Amino acid sequence: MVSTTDSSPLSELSERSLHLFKTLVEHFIDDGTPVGSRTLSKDSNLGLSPATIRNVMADLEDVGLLHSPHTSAGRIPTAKGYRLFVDNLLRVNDLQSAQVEKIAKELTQEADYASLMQRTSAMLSDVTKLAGVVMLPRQNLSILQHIEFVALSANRVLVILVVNDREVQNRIINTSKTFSASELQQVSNYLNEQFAGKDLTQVRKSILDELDKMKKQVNDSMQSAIEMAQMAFDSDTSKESDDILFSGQTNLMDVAELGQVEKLKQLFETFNQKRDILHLLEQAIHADGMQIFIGEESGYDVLDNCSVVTSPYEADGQILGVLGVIGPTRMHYERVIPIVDITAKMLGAALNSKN
Amino acid sequence: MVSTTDSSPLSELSERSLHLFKTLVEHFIDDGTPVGSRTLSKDSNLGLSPATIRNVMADLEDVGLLHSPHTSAGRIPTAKGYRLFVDNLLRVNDLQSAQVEKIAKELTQEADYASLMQRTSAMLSDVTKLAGVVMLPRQNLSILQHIEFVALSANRVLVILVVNDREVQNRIINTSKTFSASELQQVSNYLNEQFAGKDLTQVRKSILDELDKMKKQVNDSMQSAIEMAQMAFDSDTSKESDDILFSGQTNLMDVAELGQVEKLKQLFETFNQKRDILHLLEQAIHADGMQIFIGEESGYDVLDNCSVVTSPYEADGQILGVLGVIGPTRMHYERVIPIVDITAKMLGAALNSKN
DNA sequence: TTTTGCACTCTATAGAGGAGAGTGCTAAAT
DNA sequence: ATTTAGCACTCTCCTCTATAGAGTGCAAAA
Repeated sequence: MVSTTDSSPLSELSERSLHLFKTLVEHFIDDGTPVGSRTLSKDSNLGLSPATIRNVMADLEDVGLLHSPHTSAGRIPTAKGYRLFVDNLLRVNDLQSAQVEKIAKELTQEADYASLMQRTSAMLSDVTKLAGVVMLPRQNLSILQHIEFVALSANRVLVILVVNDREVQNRIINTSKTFSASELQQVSNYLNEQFAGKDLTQVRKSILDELDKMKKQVNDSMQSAIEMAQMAFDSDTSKESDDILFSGQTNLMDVAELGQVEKLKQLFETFNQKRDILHLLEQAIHADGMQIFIGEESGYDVLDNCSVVTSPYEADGQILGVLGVIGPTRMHYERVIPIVDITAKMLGAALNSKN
Repeated sequence: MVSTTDSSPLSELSERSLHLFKTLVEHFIDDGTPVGSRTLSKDSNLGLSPATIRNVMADLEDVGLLHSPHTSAGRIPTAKGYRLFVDNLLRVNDLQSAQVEKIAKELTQEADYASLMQRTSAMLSDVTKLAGVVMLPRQNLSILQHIEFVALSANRVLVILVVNDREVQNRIINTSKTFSASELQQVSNYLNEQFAGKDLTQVRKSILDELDKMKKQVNDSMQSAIEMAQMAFDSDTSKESDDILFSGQTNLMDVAELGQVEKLKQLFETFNQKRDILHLLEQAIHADGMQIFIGEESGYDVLDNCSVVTSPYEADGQILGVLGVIGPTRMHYERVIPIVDITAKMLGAALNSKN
């Protein structure tokens, strides 16, 4: 857990207040209704009367940890309250071995990059009953492993790019000239020899240079081959940020806090557009270790009443992406946090073992 | 439009009744509230008093075309009513050229199979403001065009299969032996020579035969190569039914008829599980031409209050799949139908032009 | 410092009543 | 033989009111 710089509530408040606060938050997370003094009195096992509890609650409200929906309702935690709870009071559950096994089972199956991520996301949502999310960060360093051309029809060529050891990209290009299978083979042989193991941007640059150099020397056929190679590596935008995977959004429909259809719609559209959540996850990737965004903290309206629990995953000592869970602020952090944590670690391990 | 075998309502009912019925359905589709005699009297421009209209409406209810939510509400069409309306009374709109252009623009961009389908689905939902769906039927005839092996690490080989002229499949296999790049090249050369242009199931069978035949003759290296080839073509289940694409589900959240969150959740889960809708679309592919499933007709509970408008798309005279739109029963058929129709045609054309 | 007692506030729920929409039927009008 | 007007009736929806219940805050007692 990250400790906040603002430790005032911790030092200001008595042990007893904090205990009561913790009990209140736990109770609220369990049943979602505002907690009153009477309930808390029973729940806390301190043998204090509701009146005493009321005084404490008033104090907690003063320092901004609690808040009352209206005069005669109980109290619920504020975002600041959740923060304190998560950072300082939360005792995280041990994972049941059944769950660990389930996670392991999903992540240790041999599969290509994309489906592994998809599976991870689905598993997260299934285990937590919330929405799972996995980000594959835009690789600014893309190492070309292999390139291959396949003729589809007269002027159409399928380019297959294997990048970063496991990612496969396809694109179709229209060529000015018709290439024979053996010509295509030649070109790909040449490119593989020349550029395998190099970075894509670098490859692109080299090809441009090459094109200039050769322009006069070589024959037409060779020249159009180089042009084709250029097209093959052109516009890396083809795979435009399809790099967030969601699962289990429908789980959020059960959450009472998000009951209004309008609110839900906004949230779902955010999932589809991916923009806001992408930004959030990009923040998370730069923090080391687990991150928890609580309610308004995230800065995105749509995520009001939502918390996002994330953890980066890494292989070979390098951070590859972020994964996590999106759910109501009132979620079972003590369950969710270790799940996200271990998933990140096991995904990293799964990716490691492949090299 | 398909004509129903049960033509009784058509022959039983007077011209006037049908006109009134049509007006009522149109009115209801427009504003979604049950239509009363008074409203219909004004709307129909027949100069008839509400009382007369009431008599007609009672008749229409008797034959099962209308239905009243309760005693003192107006009337709304039944599924049977929609059926009659769609099959016999509906006059379909001409498409605005702007819309046609928009559709054309999306479908004529050069792209691989998967992203073309994705774009089509997104476009359908955008233009209709409903949910778009495109099915790529499980190809029982998969023609191998090209196969390629790329070594990833010691015992892991990436297999790239180009099938049916434009579809690319990747899978990773674990080999018992470590292959060098040139060995892999040899194997793929051999397989391409031998099997390009053949059907996948056939290829699989041939390889098995080959394996038996060669078992004794060839050296170890060659044998493990064949084993690898076998793995490459094994278990076509890897791409397990990822062959429906949805877009714009959130559009359905606006639909008043589906207002209850519970209902919506079911529907969304159907989208995710794809099963029911897959079945429905499989029916649609065997019908020739446009199909419209109205409300309960579909036989799937989740699609109560929903209609599904589909059309198969074909290229080279062969049906390739089905696409369509899912929305509330009360949808603007006169707009949606031509959109689905032309989209299917243009998608077919786009696929045609690629060969 | 804690508890008791009490007045007060706010919500949620149920019921009553009335307005509005629409029907079906009967009898009159065309 | 249709069509229309008149009318009683039904049902929903909204508003208003009353009430029970939960919970608070404060003052005074323990």
